Amino acid sequence: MATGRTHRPATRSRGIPEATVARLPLYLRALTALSERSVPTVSSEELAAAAGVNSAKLRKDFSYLGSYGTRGVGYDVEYLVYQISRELGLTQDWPVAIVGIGNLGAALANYGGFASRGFRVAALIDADPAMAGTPVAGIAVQHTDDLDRIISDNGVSIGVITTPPGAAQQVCDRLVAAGVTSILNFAPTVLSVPDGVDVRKVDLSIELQILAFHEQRKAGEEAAADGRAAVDPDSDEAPPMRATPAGRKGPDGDMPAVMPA
Amino acid sequence: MATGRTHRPATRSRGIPEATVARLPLYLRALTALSERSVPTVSSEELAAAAGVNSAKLRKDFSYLGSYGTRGVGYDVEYLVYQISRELGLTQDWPVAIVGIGNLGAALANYGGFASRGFRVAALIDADPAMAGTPVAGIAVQHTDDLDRIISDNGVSIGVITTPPGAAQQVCDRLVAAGVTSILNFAPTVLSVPDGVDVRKVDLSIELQILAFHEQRKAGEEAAADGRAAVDPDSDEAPPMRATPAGRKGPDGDMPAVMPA
DNA sequence: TACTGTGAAGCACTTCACAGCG
DNA sequence: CGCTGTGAAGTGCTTCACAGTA
Repeated sequence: MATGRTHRPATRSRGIPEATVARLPLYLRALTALSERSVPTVSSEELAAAAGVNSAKLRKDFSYLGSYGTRGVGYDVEYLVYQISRELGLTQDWPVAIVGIGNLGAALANYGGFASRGFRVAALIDADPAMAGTPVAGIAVQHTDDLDRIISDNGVSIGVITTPPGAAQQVCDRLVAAGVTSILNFAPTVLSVPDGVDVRKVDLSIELQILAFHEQRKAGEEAAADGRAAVDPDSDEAPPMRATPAGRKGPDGDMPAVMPA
Repeated sequence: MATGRTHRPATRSRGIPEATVARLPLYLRALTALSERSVPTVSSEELAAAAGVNSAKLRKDFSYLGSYGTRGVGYDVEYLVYQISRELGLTQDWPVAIVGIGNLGAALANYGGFASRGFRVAALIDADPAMAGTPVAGIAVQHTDDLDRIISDNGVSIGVITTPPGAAQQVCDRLVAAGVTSILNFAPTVLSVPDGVDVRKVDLSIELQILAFHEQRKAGEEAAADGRAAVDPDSDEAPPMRATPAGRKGPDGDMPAVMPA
C-alpha cells in the first residue's frame, strides 16, 4: 500500500485547512459570476449567500489567504478571482487524461466545465482496441498499451479513472508508474497508491445511499406524528442469520427469523 | 430560500454522526465483496483495510449501530450486511428520477451501480421535445411538462439533476413542488431548497480544482529541494488590478503590475 | 488469547462576538 | 458607520489505549 509515512498526516498544506481549500472553488465560481456581471465589489455577506455558506466561515477562509478585503467596503471581485485562482493553481495549464471511455468517460470528455478552469483534456485512453482512433469530444481515443508514453508525452499529472471497478487498481498503478500524482476516481473501488499521490473519489452510489438514509429517517418521523416514535422501516424483509451473536443490542428491530432463499 | 428553521442544525439523525453515515456505504461495499466470496466473519482490522479506513474508526462507527461483533472473533459478514443495509434504508425500493438526459444523464441511467442497491431508475425527464419517447438505457425519455405527474405517479422521492446549470434551480423547484425530498445535484449551481429537503452535490470541476491545489504544492516542494522555499507558481501570468486595497498582505507574490487585455 | 466496544484525550473545523479600520 | 479580520469558545470527529469478554 503506502510507501513512506503511512497515514498522511492531516494535510494542512501551507497552513490552509483542507476544509477551506474545498470551498475555494465554490467562492471562485460565485465570484466569476459576479465578475461576468461586472460587479466591482462584494461583501462577505453577499458572497457567502451566493456560495451557500455563512459569512463568518467565508471571512475566516479568506483570512488564511491574506487580507484581501477592505473594511467598510468588501472584497474587490477581480482581485479575489485572481488570488483564489492563483492559490488553487488555476493560472497554469493542467493536462488531464481520462482512462475508460464508456458512457461516463465520454460524458466527462464532453463536459464544458473542464476546459473553463485551466484543465485540458489531453488524452482519452481505453482498453478496447475497437475504440482506438474513434474521436470522442473531438479527441481520438488511444489504446491502453500506450498509456505510459501518452502520459509522459503530454506531461499529464492528473488522471481520471472511469473504468469498470475491476480495472481501476491496475490502471491506477500504471498511471502512477507513468508519473501521475493526482487521481480522480469514479470507479467504486478503494485505490491503493504510494505516498505522495492524491486520490479523490466521486461515488454516485454512495451519495444516493446517504440520501436514502436521511429519506428513510424523514419517513419515520412523519409516521411518528402522534405520540410514538421510530417505525421499523421493513417488517417483511429478508433477513440473514449466521453465527450466534449472543447478547446483541441493536437499537430497534433486532431481526426476524426467516432466511432469504 | 429556506422555509422554516434556517441553517439545518448539525444533522446527527438518531445519534448516528453524519461522518459515520457517509462511511456506511463503504463498509457495505467491502462486506458485499466478502459475502460474495463466502467469507463468514471478518475482523475490524481486515474490514477497515478493505474499506480504506483505520480500524478504530470502523469500530467506533459500528458502535453507533449497536454491538454487532463478537469479541475474539470479529463480525459476522452476512449479519452486518443486513444491519447496515437496513440502517441505510436499502432494504426498500427507491424509485429515482433523472432530469436532464444529456451525456451525463444518459451515463447515469446506464450505470449499473444504481440498480444493485435498492435504487431503481423510474423515470428519465428532459426538456427537449425531440428526445421524448427516445429510449435511453431501455427507458423512454419523458418531457418536462409532465414532471409533476411523473414524480407522483411513480412515488419518486429522490431526484437527480443533470441539467445545464441555468435550468437546475427551476427543475429543483419543480421537483420539490412535486414531492421530492432528496436531491442529488450534478449541475454546478448552489441550489436553494425549503427546509426538510436534502441536497447533495457532486461537482467534478471542484474535485479537479482541489487536486490542482495539492498538485501545485507538490511542484513547489519539489523545486524547493535545496535550501529555499515556496516557488511562485506563475511569474508570467495575467493579473488583474482594481480598487486600491492599501495595506494588503498576501503570503507570497503580491501581484505583478500588468493588466490582462 | 484475540478481538470488540468505549471512555477520554486530542484535533480540526465552525461559530461567536467584537476590536479595528477605511 | 459598515464591514473585515480574528481571538476565543463551542462542536463534532478522530484517535488512543485499555477494560471487558467470547
